[in-house]
Amino acid sequence: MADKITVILPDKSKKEYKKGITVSDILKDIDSELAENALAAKMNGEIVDLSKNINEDSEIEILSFDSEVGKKVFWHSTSHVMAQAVQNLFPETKLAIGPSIEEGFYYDFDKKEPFTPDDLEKIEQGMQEIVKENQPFVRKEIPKSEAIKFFKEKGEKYKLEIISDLEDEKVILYQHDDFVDLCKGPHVPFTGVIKNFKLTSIAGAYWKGSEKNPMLQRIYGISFPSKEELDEYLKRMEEIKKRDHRTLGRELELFSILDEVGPGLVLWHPKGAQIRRVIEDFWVEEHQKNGYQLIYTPHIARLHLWEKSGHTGFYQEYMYSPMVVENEAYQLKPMNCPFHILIYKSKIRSYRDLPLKLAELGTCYRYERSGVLHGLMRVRGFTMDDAHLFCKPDQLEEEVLKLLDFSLSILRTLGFEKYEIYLSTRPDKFIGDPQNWEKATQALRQALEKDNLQFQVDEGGGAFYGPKIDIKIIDAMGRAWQCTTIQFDFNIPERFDLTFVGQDGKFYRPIMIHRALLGSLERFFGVLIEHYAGAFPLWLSPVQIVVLPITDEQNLYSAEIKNRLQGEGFRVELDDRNEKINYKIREAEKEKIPYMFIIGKKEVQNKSVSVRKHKQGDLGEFDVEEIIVKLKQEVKNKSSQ
RNA sequence: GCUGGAGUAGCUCAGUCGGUAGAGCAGGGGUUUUGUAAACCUCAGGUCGUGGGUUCGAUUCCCUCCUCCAGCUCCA
Repeated sequence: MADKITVILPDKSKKEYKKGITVSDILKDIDSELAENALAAKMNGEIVDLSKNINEDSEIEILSFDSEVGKKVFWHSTSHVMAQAVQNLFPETKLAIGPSIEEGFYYDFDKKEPFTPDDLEKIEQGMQEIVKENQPFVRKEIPKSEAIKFFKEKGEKYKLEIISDLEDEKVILYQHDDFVDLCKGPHVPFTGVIKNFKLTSIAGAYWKGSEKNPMLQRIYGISFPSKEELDEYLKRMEEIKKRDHRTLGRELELFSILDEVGPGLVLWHPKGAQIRRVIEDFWVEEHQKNGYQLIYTPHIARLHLWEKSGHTGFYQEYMYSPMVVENEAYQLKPMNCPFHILIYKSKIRSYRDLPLKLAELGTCYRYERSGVLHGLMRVRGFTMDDAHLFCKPDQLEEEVLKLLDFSLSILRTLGFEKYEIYLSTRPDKFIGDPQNWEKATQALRQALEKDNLQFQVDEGGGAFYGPKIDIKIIDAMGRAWQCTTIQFDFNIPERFDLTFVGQDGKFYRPIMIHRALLGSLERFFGVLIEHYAGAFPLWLSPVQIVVLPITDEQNLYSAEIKNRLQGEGFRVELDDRNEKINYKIREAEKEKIPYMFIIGKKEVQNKSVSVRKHKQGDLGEFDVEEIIVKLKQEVKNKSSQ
């Protein structure tokens, strides 16, 4: 029967239909609820519109907003609706591209006058009207020449440029209402599906991302099937804004970056410095436990050293200009490795010395383009938690395995439980022996597999001097931040002619691994602030306990308690100002101090304290010794609660 | 670096169609002696980002520079 086809439905059952039936007809036939949420479909693995005709035996899958692809289709369609609204309001505007992105969509426009926030509102209103019309998205396939003619008439020069890059002789257009756009689709069936959207920001963007091309205006937006989801998204954005480490850094007196000092240069205030100290102490202790030797190296060195290491070549654009002292050029260090290498080279190394692990909290300076600086996240002066491991080739896998465990345990202790891990392999341009590359990449891969860690492979994403593993931590808001990096280096050991003496008395070249766990302390601190929203766990908190006498009659006893706590190693403050207890509590809450010890008549009499925990409230009256033991335990555990 | 936006007291912001500026919070002094998120009174605080120009006069208008904010392929 030539006019019948068999379709495997989403529930894997088979059913016969007439040839040419559309996906949405089938959906109506099988399950009305499924059809309602459907945005697009997968037919034999290919993503298609719901209006697609099925002409052969097929398997279909439904794509709703719950799927990654469904979301992309939804957002992409929203960008078309936005583009129509923009051209309705500003007919002279030319279209560039309008894809979906990780969260939402954008469309790039060429328009003389910049868009204003008022324009955004007008565009949103225009979109509302388009959505109300509930027009179908219609797919059209036309010959390339016809498409060129069509866009030429409209003066859409960017579309013409895109078409000229296309290899197919057929071009796909999508139309809804009277708006036609070059687009491979697919799209949602009707504009009416997109009811809940918000245009979030305007920004400049280069055509095809190149600075040499003209600057376009980009409008970003987001959309959802339901109002609840949109509201939730907007609420999340607000929460992220509230957690901004730049705001919290000022409010909590953690750090500052001042004009007078210079862009990207951080002043760590006492409270921020206290947190950093705790992290550093923890870091040092862990490194010593794990066989690292700690070193210190200078901030500058003769330019010659950087020539030898190759940095003046491949890293030039990130380096501050050299300074000349006594007719000799000196370079502010962008990295620590040359120093570590010279320490390695300071004597003849035996295979017995390997692996040699040198670690340093080394402060580096890099010239970052002014436009990319951002609070603590991207700075010009920063401290790397750096280490270099010098290994025999047969030690690689074990050392990588140890490194992974070590990194993850430190990140976990600091409050990060979720990660994204990437393995980057050999790029097209590389140096070193391909066999070594292979060995090193294998060592990285096997270590990841042995540890049962999920990872993605970035083929060709390694540096020219070696493959690497990157770990991104996922913060409380679900955002990923690159911190840990474990990189092989086949370049520098060559350049410095590193060797070790093997068992047979001959010289061999060690393999070197660079690694940073937290990345830079500045950046990591920024992430940490946003992760905890400034409310640090007890072990990290700059002020751990504040003692609050209710009236000045309790000041003496309160001072005793404060001294007692201080003697036990806690970071304590006493707030004996002439203020009401409510006022003092409010301040302590705003400062996000983990514990408040409130002391009134009753507590003095009972030789006790009333304990209030940040954000949780009154925990009741405690015996002083009892609460000291309890909190000491909390610090010792580095509990992230 | 580029495009757009912004820079007024420690912070958040108002204001001046050109005549050198205000509010709340924070800070100082006082009154009050207070039981789990803001008591009351009072005082002090600013070269209005920088340098220049126009003007009798600029924080305001114009230009330069600095800094900050958003973004700068996630490719129909």
